[in-house]
Amino acid sequence: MSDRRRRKTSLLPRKRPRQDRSRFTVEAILEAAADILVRDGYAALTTNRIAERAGVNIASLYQYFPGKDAIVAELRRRHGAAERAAARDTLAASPGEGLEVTLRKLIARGVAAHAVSPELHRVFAEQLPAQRYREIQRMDAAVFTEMRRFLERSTTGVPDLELAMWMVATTTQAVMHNGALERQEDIASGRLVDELVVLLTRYLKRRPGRSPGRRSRG
Amino acid sequence: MSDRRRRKTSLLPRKRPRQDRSRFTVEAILEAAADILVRDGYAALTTNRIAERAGVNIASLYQYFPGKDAIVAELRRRHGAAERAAARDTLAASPGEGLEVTLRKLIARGVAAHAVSPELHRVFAEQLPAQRYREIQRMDAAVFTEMRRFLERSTTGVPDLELAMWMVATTTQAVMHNGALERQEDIASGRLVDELVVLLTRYLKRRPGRSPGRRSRG
DNA sequence: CTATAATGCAAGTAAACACTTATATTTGTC
DNA sequence: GACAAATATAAGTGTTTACTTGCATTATAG
Repeated sequence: MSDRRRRKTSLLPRKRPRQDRSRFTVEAILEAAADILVRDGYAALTTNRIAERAGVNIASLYQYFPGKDAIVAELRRRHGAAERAAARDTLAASPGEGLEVTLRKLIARGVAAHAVSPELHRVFAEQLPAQRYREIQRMDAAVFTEMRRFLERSTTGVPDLELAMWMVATTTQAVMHNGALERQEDIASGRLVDELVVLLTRYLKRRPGRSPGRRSRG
Repeated sequence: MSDRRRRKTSLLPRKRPRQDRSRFTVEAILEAAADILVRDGYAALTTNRIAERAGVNIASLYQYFPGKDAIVAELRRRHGAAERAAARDTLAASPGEGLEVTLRKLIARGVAAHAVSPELHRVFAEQLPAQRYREIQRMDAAVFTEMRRFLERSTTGVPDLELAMWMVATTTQAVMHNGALERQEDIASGRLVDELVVLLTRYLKRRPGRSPGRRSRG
């Protein structure tokens, strides 16, 4: 646990399994780790417990992973890949659509992704050392570029597009994530998506010439 | 660390110090814990380390706290009290003001509060078991009531005020918190506050009759 | 001054922790 | 079937963890 004890900071797997036998072992390790995370949280995640629950010897675990954080990193890698692909598809498939329609699609996809394994999602976002998580959590470069291109032709009256993108990403993530935990009824009824779409479209589509607030500083 | 080992789940102090001597001891413990949290993070926080850095015997620590989580809880209690009081004051002192002005005041206060000890703030929000944190982090009842009263007479075209309040609280917190870590220039220039005010005012002041999005479900 | 309560500390304990070594078993290849 | 590579595991290592016991010291009250 302590930073003292853990010298191996690599988050990469140590060795790839080459036979079916070891592939099952690695899968069992990952499943056991996810199970412990959602049941008891990150504080209860230990290498001995992972191996025990996976029905695998602790030494086998250390043959494929340098430590528990590498196991968690692998879980996050798999978890995030699907979501990023979905976002990329949505952006690519709607070149001529309006801001609101595309935003609604993106948000609906995100909400759906949160519904797949919300408990694991929650652990990732709430209990993990956030510095490392953010790198993975961020949009990858392709999605970012696509999003910027889309917003460049869809927004009006936004003074700093890069800051606006940060605001959109931050609020979207917060609403989706906390909503999955706290507003399940509003998700089921579609109200949460509606409200988030309103929030973002009105933020991004300001009337030209009617720029509210005192923006005379920066 | 593990949930197995810690049986005392009470987050309350065990005993109040009655003499100056022990009051200093308790303060030293709290300061040492905060120091470790901001320097090395929650994972490195152990009772033995706290006592060592505080220059206090480990047994003394256990006389006043049932465990490290109670120490953290006490830190959070102190940390949150000032902020809540500031928010309450702002709301109480501006009965006739407009939405944008009051919102700007509230946000500016929040940003300032995050600037006091941002590292500790960050640890609280990022590294601590969030379930327990949320209870404390939430607005207390007085602020909530005041805020609702204020919004009831300041918003237009908002279909569900309770949901809107949740949206405002969620986005405000996410922007302020992540901004303190990632957008320090935009905070210094005031841009972040500007953008947040725009986001919230446009969300809360929708033109009546022009309700965007398909709201035909709930 | 004395009795009593409050406080402080040295020195532990058992359990959990991350991680390794040495050895045995299984698998693919020729 | 023989042999080497891949895989699995029993049985540890030393360290760190949360937390306690027993006793000495200091402050307060009568």
